[in-house]
Amino acid sequence: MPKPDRQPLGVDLARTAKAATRAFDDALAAAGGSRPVWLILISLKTRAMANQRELAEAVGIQGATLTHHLNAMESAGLITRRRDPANRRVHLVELTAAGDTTFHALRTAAVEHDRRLRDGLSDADQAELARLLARLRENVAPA
Amino acid sequence: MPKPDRQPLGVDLARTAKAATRAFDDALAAAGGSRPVWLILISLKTRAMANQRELAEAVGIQGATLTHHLNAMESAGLITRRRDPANRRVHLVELTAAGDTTFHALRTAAVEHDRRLRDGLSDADQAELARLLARLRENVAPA
DNA sequence: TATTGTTATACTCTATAACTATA
DNA sequence: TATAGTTATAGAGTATAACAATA
Repeated sequence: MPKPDRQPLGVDLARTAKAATRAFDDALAAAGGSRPVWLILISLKTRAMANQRELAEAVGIQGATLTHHLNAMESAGLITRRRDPANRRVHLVELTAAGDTTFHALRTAAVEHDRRLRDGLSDADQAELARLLARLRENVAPA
Repeated sequence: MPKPDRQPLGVDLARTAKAATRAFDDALAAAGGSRPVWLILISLKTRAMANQRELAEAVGIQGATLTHHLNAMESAGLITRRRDPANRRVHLVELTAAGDTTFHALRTAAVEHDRRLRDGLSDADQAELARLLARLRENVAPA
């Protein structure tokens, strides 16, 4: 039996990611945010970060790139930054009330996006997909 | 039995796509190209496009964005553009010898990337993953 | 008028290098 | 000297709007 003629996996993954990313970005934009802002907000909400380096790593960007986004978020009134009295090199990033409101709006959009994405997938399908995606991440992880 | 506590699918997908995209972009850069250049070259190689609008659609970008990349590719000597005598509005895009060489170099890099990505996945796993990804694309496809 | 493609312009995300402040 | 973060600068990719050429 010949192997089925299939698209390269990378092509399939890239096409899927592009489509899903665009849909998600549109949903976040409609809710008044963006992907990096969402990732930063959710990181700030769910875990207390010791410093910005950790935050940048959680979001998957460089420190200077994080500063860039934090500047915009501070201008927009979503966060405040103040020095840690215990170690004045560290800048403590905190959500304002507006930041919290934006977080909830973006979360709603994200939940809706996820519901749409999962539509028609059984629990078993979802578990299998999560397993396979994790495997792909291992495969491309830098040595 | 409680539902297993799982990451939102969108988060998993986005993380996987980011990691895989980065690895792929690095591989293409090392081979002297980039993702849009690769997508354009493979589209030109595999199918004769009637016009640039079709080419842009195949690559998943806007016409003006395609022009931007074609300009760079023409400057780099990878392609030539000339008007179609039959319909002088249409610009025929053709690969040069250098474009062909670059195509083969990028294809080698892409094949190697895909081999790495698929490492440890059975044929059944790959087919299942392709099926699930196709489903996700349908789910986010604009109505 | 409609179609094909280009030009002009700008925005977002990202990154590296050099710098400041603090320890 | 080392660490935390910012500033300055740049580059890639993308997009929209206005335009030119052709039918």
